[in-house]
Amino acid sequence: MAEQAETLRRTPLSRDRVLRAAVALADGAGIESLSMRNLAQDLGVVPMALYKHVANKDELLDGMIDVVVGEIDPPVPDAGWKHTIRSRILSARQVLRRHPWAPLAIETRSMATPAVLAYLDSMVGTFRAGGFSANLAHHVMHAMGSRILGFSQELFDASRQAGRSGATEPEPPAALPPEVAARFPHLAEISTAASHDDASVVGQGCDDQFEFEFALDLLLDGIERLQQQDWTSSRRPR
Amino acid sequence: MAEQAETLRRTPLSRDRVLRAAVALADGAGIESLSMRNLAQDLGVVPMALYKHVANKDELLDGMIDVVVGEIDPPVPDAGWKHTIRSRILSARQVLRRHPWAPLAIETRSMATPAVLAYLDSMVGTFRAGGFSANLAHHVMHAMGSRILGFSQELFDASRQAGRSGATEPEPPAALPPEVAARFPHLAEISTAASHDDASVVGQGCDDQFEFEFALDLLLDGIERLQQQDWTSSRRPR
DNA sequence: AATGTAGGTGTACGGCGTACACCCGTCAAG
DNA sequence: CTTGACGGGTGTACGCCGTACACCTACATT
Repeated sequence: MAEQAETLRRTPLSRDRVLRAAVALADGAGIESLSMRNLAQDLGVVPMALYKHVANKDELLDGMIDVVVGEIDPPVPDAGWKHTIRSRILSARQVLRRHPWAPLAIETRSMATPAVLAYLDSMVGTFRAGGFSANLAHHVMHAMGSRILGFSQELFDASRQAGRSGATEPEPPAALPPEVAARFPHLAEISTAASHDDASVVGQGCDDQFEFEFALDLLLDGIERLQQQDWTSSRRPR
Repeated sequence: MAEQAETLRRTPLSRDRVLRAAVALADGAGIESLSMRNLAQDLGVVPMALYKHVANKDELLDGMIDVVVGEIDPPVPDAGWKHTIRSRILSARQVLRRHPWAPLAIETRSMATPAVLAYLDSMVGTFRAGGFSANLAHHVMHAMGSRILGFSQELFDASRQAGRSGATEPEPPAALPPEVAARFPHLAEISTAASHDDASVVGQGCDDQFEFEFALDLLLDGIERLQQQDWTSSRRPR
């Protein structure tokens, strides 16, 4: 085994290898175990060696985000803006499902990385090509917020939990414990109200994918309506 | 001044005093300078003293969130669901503007605190009282996501930045630097496309409040439409 | 006066990010 | 063939963090 480590160590480090190892570590063990020391150990190297390839931990995280964003599918050609946007966002969502730490990391970064900017730019391009005014496209991008990257934080979110402590089991939905249900009757009520009728879902845990698409389509439909009536913020009511 | 510290120290610590001091520290110096040690110093006390009032730092953060959530206005009585929800959310937004670290803290917590649950429960109650089915209310809550608490992370967000390093100046919008604008033409285009016509805003930085309300109303209008047509997920297209 | 207890103290440990000096292999110029 | 620069891995050390654990002290209760 020492030999194996030896062999691995001979492959020289590189920024790319560091970033990939960091993503793998975060995927496998959770973002909270991503320390420079752990990462170095995974690479069979001493912690300070990493600093020859990334300036510091912040830059490491930026690089990891770029790796993830790079996995999002390119836009489908020759389709209407609505379909293009929708399927790209759903692709982004698939990517983030493979890297559950990423939403939190993206939110935490203060400024967008170049890869994120490129992605956003291309999304705006799709809207513009679909006939959106620059003004409407601006507001629409704001309205989409993080959803345009395939996630939206949920407040009572299990996937976020997963993002933290590594790839443990999906876990039974863990419906709210009875004493909580008693104190918050409305929450209790709606928590069981999403049995998507077809009882394909085992527990009464709700279908994340459905909820995501529900919200996404709510927005896209509203946006379509605005665009069809040439909405612009300079004509806003008040 | 030693005397002053002395006097302050005589006022005995309490969970409440600890939480308030923590909120004040985060407000004033940014969430990243909220350490048990700094907080203890502010209170004129030794770090370990805090642990007699909060179990650990996570519980401290939970308590801080509860303080913030407690500042949100109660629901306005005798109004339609739409107005009630809308104004409550805008109130939450005002609160969060006073505590720019809070969104990040809330997102970071793994499970909702009792105060957050109570708030959510009351929001669901408003929908139900407005004639929403439990099913629709469920999906609607998901669709609102963090927006129901008055924030939505923006990806290219300045307020989030502010949340980190304390209450520095609002800063001129820092429109994207030219070399960035060149690489991302669509972003450059829309970044200047939100001059809300009335040139009350100095720079071409966009009006956060407007963008928030734009997205909020987009959702609320879509939701209203669904409710009027008795939408339910068991009848969904596919 | 004796005793329990709530709450502030002091010391210490292990982990973190990373500054800084070092050292060693490769390779170009003399 | 020597030499010297330099890219990249190493070792040590510093200052921060959260917090376990033993202690001590002042007051309330009996």
